[in-house]
Amino acid sequence: MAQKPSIPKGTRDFSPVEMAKRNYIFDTIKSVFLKYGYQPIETPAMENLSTLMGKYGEEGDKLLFKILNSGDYLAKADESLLAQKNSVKTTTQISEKGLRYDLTVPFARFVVQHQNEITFPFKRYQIQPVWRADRPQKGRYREFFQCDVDVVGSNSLFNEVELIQIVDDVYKALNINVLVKMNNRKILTGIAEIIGEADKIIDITVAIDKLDKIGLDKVNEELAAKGLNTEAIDKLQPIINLGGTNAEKIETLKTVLASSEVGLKGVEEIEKVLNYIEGVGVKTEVELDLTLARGLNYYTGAIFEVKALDMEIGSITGGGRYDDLTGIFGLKDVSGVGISFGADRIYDVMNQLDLYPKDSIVSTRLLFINFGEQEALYSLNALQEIREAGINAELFPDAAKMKKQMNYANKKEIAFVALVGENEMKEGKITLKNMNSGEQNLLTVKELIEAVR
RNA sequence: GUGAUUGUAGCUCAGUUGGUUAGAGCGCUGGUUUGUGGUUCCAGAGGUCGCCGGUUCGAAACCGGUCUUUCACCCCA
Repeated sequence: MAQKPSIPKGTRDFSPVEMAKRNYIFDTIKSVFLKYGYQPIETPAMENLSTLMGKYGEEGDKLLFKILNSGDYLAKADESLLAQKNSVKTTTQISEKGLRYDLTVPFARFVVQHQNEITFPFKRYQIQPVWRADRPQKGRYREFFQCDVDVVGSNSLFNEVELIQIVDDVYKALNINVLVKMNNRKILTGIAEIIGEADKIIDITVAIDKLDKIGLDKVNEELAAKGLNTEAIDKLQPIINLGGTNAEKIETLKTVLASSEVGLKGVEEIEKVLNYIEGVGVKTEVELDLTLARGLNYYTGAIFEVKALDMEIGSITGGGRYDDLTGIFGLKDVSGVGISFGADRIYDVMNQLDLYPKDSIVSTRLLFINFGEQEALYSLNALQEIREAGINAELFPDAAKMKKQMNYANKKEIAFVALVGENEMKEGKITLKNMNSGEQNLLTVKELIEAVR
């Protein structure tokens, strides 16, 4: 072991204990998805680069992991581009595949490709890893799992409502306190319109998204830097500073956005969604937050973000409605809305707050101590019956020292140990030891099953 | 991509202004105990001090580079 092996930066190994925790999270999320009628799909880890490029903005293209072509990939590359060290253009010649950056774009590709097999509205969930060549930091990894639920082929706002119900259910089940922030891209468009800067919508949203981080003055500075005149910035102030309850915010917006058709449409949508969720008994607080402006270029309606209340970490769930995502792959007029649960951040939150229920980590329930070949064979027979009764049980494979075998049971937190030696074999019974209390009893297999269950 | 930060045994960490054979706790292995663990006692193994280069009589320590860790910016789950 001269050189220690390692894994790429921003990636992690997961031990059996860690996997038990992660599976608890995945299983919880999955069961909620299923409950609402979503069905699983999977897509390949790699996609054609043409599918991925240009979907996440310029920054996104840089953060894509690209896969070198097989074989002598440099042979076909343009020599002058190589000589110029033109990375961007050379990349397209030596790489035509990349690792997926999220699950939404591959899903859009999937829908377009399989449009004739799909019955709309199509409700799918997808739990798979994604990769980003980002620089790792708190709550940020280069490989992480997303748990996406999307419904495509339906414009109904009941889908938005359903997604919020799902968020409510998932975090209730995981016992994480969260706040749902909601906004609507149409409102943001309306705002840009009324201040006469419709083309600067992206700059404006990016700037006001930073409000709680850098403060009002810095936001205004940034807006000015992006070329907004003082008049426009002044007009923005009541919107940036909008306060009060959701209902109050909506009333203000209705007057401010009175001259913007799109803006009013956005307000109407959000008002409806908020009213509906009140009616269906969602417990999680949902807040209208105009500073929420997910960077992704493809959202057109609702925008969601979920923050953990008891821990400082980026958003743990995000999503929204995209009216034309499949359009870029040639299928027009299919609206979709979806959200993505960030499993790795949820995992970090669960760990820090220690929110795992005690019985969520299931291991072996019963270990048979191995005293030798005859005893092991006898144990194996008993084990068959015990396993059929649905009890996780194992036999220590070697006739090792008691101490080693008992230690093994301890380390694996196995609750019961079965001892089978000459005496037990003679009587056709098994000695069962409770590892917590130390109590021992001589039992038949049937009695043992009842005691261990 | 920009700016900081970290790296010593399996793990958590000591290691003086550069000076002999680099330490501790926990863990691990063996024994104390030939059918009883988590709580005794004893012994042992394990490190080219992240890697490469430089300064020096001498480097874990100083300098440069590189990788890695953590954090902020950008962006995002």
